Amino acid sequence: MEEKSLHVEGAGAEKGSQFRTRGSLSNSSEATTFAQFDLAKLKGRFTFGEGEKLKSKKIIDQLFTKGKSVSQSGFTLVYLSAPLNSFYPAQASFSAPKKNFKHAVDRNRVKRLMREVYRMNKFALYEKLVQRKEQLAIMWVYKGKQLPELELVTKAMLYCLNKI
RNA sequence: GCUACUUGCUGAUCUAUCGUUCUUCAUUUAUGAAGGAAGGAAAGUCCGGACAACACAGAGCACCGCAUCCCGAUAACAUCGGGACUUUUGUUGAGGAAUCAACAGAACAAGACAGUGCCACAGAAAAUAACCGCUUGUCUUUAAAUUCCCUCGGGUAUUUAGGGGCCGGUAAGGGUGAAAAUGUGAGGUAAAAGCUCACAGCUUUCCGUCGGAAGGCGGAAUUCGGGCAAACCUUGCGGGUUGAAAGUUCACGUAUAUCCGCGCUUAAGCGCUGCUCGGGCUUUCCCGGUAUCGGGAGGGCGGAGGGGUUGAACGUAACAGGUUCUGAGCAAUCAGGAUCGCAGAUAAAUGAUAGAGCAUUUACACCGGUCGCAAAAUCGGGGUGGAAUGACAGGAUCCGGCUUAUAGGCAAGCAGCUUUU
RNA sequence: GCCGAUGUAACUCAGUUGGUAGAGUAGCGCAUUCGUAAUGCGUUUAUCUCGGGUUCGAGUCCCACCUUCGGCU
Repeated sequence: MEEKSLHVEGAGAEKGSQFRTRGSLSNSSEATTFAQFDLAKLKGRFTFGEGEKLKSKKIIDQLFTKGKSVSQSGFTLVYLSAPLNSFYPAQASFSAPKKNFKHAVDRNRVKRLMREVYRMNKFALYEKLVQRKEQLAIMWVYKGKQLPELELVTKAMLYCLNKI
């Protein structure tokens, strides 16, 4: 309970410092490059928009062949440092296998939980990546066979994120 | 009032904060504002369509699917509604019983007098029945009685009872089996048999009558050899194939390089499941020879193999559309009016947290004090608080059905128990 | 999204026109051996995924459901 409320408080405190930078991201895709990414702008915001989702099939194929992985209590984090065609330092995607969850409702539930946790806790990862000046493709896979609680998801995913 | 079952309907609300997706508008071009955002089954993918691509009219057979019958509904269906036949379950009534009648519900996959095949074990026999048994005739044989002959040993003939062989006749009887050759009674016969008759059953036809029809009721005539077609099959009806990963357009990008086969005119290829028939379309140029052949080039078709892309838009959200009212109809459904615009993602959008409230449960706590026919209780019910739980389940081109899953609530039907009048 | 298959003993599989469900391995017992393994002999285990239907009778035929697996850009 306390753990969760921490994030909310943090969000409230940082809210005032939110300001808009006029990124020189003019109009086309060439401008939205990683080099021009401004970390401060994202601080205190917990969005998860179009640019932050990993969608390219090509990169996903590379990810599973070359990528490294960390796992904790059923959650596996597969990641690969690669140049992305994106403004953000990382792109993430979530997956739950049909083998373990027969019904679509359950698969959606797992993915939604993982997405929620990633959204709340990605800022630390972004900071780290900006310092290192690299971009990361991330795939989360849940390999457990039972529906997890939110608390468990948070714990396991934080552990994985810290390992990177 | 409670409980159980069946059927139908329904399928939990609001506020705040953070976040997702689509549309519109604004601008500081990345944010803001406003609005929209899963189901009755979105599921299974079991049927039927719409839609799209592929083509040169057709016909026959194969192949596949459907199937009680009638009338209706529908774009269509293996669907839905109403009825009929048969079977069956429950209740009630009648009756000594078998059973019959009424009401309510459920099931129903054509045809076994076209042909082929199959029916384990048991049993005489499992399908054009003769094993035992019964029995006419005939041959033979044993015993007894009687007649005649006689050498008194026997012989001959007849009758009665029995055994055996042969030609036959018989489905009345035979402990089996899932199933036994219409059933019962009488006549009939050597013995028997629908062989004949009566009653009953079944098949088909005709007449009368009721009904719009399937069909019902009554009468007459006629026939009588099991089951299995969810065995082959026969009959009737229907069927082109592939599915939005269909397909159209644009962008990006490269190389159809190479190899094999076919083939260019009495022949061959193509033709949307296969084969056949028939029609149609296509088959270039050069050289030698000259009706058919040989060589070369060319492009064509099929296959192997290789290269590029892994993007965008359309299809794609206005309809066999929803809600509601009126009318027609027993109903399925149809007609007319009003009104609404109601998901549109593509590694795939609905979530998280907090609070309030709702429903259910409770060997929890407290209250109230007697609501339960009366009384009592550590019982049930009531109120407040606490705790727990909130069903099945998530769009992927779209509709109509079917099937399966489903907490709780509501309604109807039926049954049981109980209370009051 | 579309299409196709699979299910039988603890495990791996057989089971053709419907008629008492079988093999190998494993398990158990006995023999053999000083003892174990190997070997030999004997023996146990089945709701044929589940539910209906056809039939006198279904592992087998028909229908629906569940499970597991595969293919198609």
